[in-house]
Amino acid sequence: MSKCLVIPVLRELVRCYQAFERLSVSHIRETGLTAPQFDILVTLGNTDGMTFKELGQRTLITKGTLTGVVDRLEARGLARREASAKDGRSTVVRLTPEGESLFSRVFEPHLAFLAPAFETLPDAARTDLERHLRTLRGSFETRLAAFETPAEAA
Amino acid sequence: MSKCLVIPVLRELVRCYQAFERLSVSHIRETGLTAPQFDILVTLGNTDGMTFKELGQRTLITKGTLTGVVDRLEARGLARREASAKDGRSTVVRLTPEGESLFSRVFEPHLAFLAPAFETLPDAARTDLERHLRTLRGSFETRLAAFETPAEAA
DNA sequence: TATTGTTATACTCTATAACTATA
DNA sequence: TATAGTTATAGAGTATAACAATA
Repeated sequence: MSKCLVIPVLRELVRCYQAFERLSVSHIRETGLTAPQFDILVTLGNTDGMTFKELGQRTLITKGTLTGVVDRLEARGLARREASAKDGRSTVVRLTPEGESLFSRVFEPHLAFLAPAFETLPDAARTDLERHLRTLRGSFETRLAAFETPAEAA
Repeated sequence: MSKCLVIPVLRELVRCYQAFERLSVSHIRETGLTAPQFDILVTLGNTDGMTFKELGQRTLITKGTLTGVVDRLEARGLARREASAKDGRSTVVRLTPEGESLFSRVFEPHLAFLAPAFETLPDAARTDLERHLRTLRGSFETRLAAFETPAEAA
C-alpha cells in the first residue's frame, strides 16, 4: 500500500496515455482539425445538437474556450448555432450536413485506425483493463470532488 | 475482435486519464507551475541536467515549445542553461538550488496526493492494470512508428 | 550535410473575470 | 439572484519553417 507500489501504475498510466494520444493526434491531424475541434465534432456526431453547457461537461473544455472552438468549426461550415427552444439563455450547437459528412468520413476510420492496437490484448485482459480503469476513474472523480470542496468536514 | 469490443476500453482509457489529469492538474496548479513546466521540473529533479533533445524525448514537448518553457523556468530562477562539455551544439538544462528545492517540496507530496486513488485497487488488480497498460503502450508505439514511416513495404 | 537549439510567425487553447440577456 | 453564453485580456502551448553554430 506504500507509494512504492503505486508509482509504477501511475507511471504506466501516464506513459500509455501519452503514447495513445500521440498516435491518435497524428491521425486526427490529417483531418485538418485540432484535437479539441475533433472532440466536439465527435461529441456532436449523430445527435440533434447540444448546448454549450452540455458540450462543456462532456469534453472538459471550459465555456470561454468553447466559444472559440465552436467559432472555428462554424467558420469552416461544420457546425452552426441555433437558439434553444426551451431556454432563451441557451444556444444549441449542431453539426451542419457538411459536419455530419465529415464525422462519418472520419470517426469510424479513426476507430478502425486505433482498434488494432487494442486487439493485441486478449479479450479477458481487455475486459479486466476496462473494469480497472473504470474503478480508477471513480476514485479520481471522488478525490477531485473532495479536493474542490475543501473542509466541508470542519 | 470487432470494433464493438474495442470501443469500451478505448472510451474508458480516455475518460480515466481525463479524470486523472483533472485531479493532477488541480493539485499542480497550486505550485504556480503549468503542467508542462511541472513536467520539466520533475524530469530534471534528482539529475545532473539534461539536453533539450533528451528533455524533448522524455516529455513529448517539441523543441520550439521547449525553448519557451525553459525560458519561463529560467525567468523564475528554477532552472538554468549550461553549455554542454561534450557537444558544442548542445545546451544542458539543470535545476538551480531553488528548482531542486521546489522539486523536493512538491514532487513527493504530489505523489502522496494521487496515491490514495490508486489504492482503491487491490494489489493484484494494480499489477494486472500495470501490465496491460504496458502492453498497450507497446502497441501504440509500434503503430505510431509504422504510421510515421509510411509504405516502407512498397 | 546533418544536428542542436533559437527565432519568428501565426494560430489555438487556457484561465479569469466582467458583461448581456434571460430565468 | 442565478445561469448561459459572450467578450476581453493576458499568457502559454503548438506547428512550421528558416536560421546560426557546431559536428
